[in-house]
Amino acid sequence: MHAYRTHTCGQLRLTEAGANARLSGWVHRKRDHGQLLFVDLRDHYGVTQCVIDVSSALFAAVDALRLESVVSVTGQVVARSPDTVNPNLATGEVEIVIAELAVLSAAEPLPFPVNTDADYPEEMRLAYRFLDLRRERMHANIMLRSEVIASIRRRMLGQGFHEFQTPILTASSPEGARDYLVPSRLHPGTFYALPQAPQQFKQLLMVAGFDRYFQIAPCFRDEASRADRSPGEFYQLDVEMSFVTQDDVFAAIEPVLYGVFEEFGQGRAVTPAPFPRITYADAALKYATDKPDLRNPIEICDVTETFRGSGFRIFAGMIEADSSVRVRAIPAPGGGNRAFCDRMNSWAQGEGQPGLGYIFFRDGPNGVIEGAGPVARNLGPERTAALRAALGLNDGDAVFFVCGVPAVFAPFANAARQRIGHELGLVEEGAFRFCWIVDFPMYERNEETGQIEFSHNPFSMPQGGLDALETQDPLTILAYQYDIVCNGIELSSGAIRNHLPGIMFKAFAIAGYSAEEVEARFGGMLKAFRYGAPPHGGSAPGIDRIVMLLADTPNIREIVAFPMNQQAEDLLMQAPAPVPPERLKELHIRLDLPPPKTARP
RNA sequence: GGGGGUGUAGCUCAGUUGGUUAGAGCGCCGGCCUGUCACGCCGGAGGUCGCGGGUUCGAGCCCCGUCGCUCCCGCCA
Repeated sequence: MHAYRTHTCGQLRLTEAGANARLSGWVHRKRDHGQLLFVDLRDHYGVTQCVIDVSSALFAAVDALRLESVVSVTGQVVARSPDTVNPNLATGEVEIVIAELAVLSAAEPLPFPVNTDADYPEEMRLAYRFLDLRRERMHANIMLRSEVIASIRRRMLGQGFHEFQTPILTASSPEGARDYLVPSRLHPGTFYALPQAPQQFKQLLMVAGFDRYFQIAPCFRDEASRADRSPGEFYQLDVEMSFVTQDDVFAAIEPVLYGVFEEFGQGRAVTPAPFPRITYADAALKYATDKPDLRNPIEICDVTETFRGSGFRIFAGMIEADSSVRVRAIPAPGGGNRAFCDRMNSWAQGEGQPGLGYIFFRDGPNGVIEGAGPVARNLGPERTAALRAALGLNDGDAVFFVCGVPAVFAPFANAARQRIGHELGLVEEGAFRFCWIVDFPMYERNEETGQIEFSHNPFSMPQGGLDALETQDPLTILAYQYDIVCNGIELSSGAIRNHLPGIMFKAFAIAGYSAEEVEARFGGMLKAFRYGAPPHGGSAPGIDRIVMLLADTPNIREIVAFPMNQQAEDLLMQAPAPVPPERLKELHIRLDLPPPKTARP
């Protein structure tokens, strides 16, 4: 008989009844009936009930086992009597009568129970992560992550992509976050940077002719964390392809994402390919965000002209005073009652807004649907009726209004759209709704400095090429730059790259970079582009966010096996940690600045 | 760097207007129980109420400071 097990704890069925079996695992739970004792033995595969009664010489030893001790149990597999079968357990038709017991590793009393899904403090869970990961939900989440990554690999390889490794110790890359630095021992005073993304390497692989690259790539950014964003490190499905248009990239990625969400979505609906493509400008208008949640059917409309010169003086005056002011309508089908509209209005005031203007529609005395509320009264029946017709609203519906400079009210308008959708039950449940946001602007103006800056990755190809850069107002130039969004969460951005040095220098010049600077920072890439570079493009969906969506958790620490806490500390392995002086010395580093106030002893 | 929430037993939490000895469930320890599967029943141990200062006859509760955790803003193309 095998030293540890003949079967796993999830394996035994009625067909094994009568056989002798050996199982090893953790003591999940004990039920002590005095003369009779049940032990649920758990391993990765499942739980099996073991039983022993007082007639056995081993009874006292089994009784003394502490939960989460690791034991090996040997005995006969017996069929349970019909009234004691547990239908909730895969192995519930049988049990093992303990004849031999080996304690492989005794457990001390636990800091928190493993056999429940109750909530425990983050700090404790991270300090005892090995216990936390034994718990059913965490164990399932980490397995989901593993299987999702395996599935992604299969699908990518099946599409003719090849996986490559790129350096971890490398040079600073242009992503714009703070780099993690690693001191060089051999080159005093110099540092490697951990990659924020393998951006330049994957482009170099295209120049090297490998055609279709992917990597489950670790990325490192020294920025503050959020519930949905790890401090320090995360993984992305990094993809790059040669001789492709934007549509080719979409066609390659859509079946992978659709397939993975279909495979692991547990019946939740998934947007079929091709995913909707929404221009950045359209998204800004219809959803007031470039990350629209398409489970919500509400679409915002511009109604500036309806209010221009109208009797609703507040909006009319704002339109008159500032040509950039717009009025946007957020339809609320089914929200046509004063109680709902007032509730939304006071919510808006709680959000620091002056209010949320509304009209609600109801059957009038002569059979005509009329608009009610202060806005309708001032706007007049004709404009109100035109508004209702334009928005396709009816008796029992409402519409809310936001007025101002779109870039300023957008975050509130987006929140209002989502709140209205949720409160009226319009948001589709149990679905993954994807879209591409395309045609991002190449440049934007930094509101603080007034400078023109790249709005995304500086390596994107401008639409219209060199000609556009030379003739167009930079702020009107679009890029072959796109995001993929699912349920209002940005999964990735990507682009068709700029592979022509001439266009690159011009693109950087517009953002204020001299040719010398560009050459100094991206000399390696530029050199590569001078020796025959294929047109290429790609994307990089975030693995962590994909798994979070599938696991239905808002917290990234639920789907990472060994995450750091919010302060970027590993509470189990005690990182970061001081290093001995001699290590610093050989790295040519002296710590002579006083630690900041926030540093801990 | 800034803001919100929070801190009471190993864990989850309750704790009245500031008033006697700070409670419950889970866990732990002990006892009882031969068919449970979140087993049940009885008992016990376990607390510097995050820390420091203040107000008060009296502080878990009020005030000031400080620290931890967490969420958000900044930041993260």
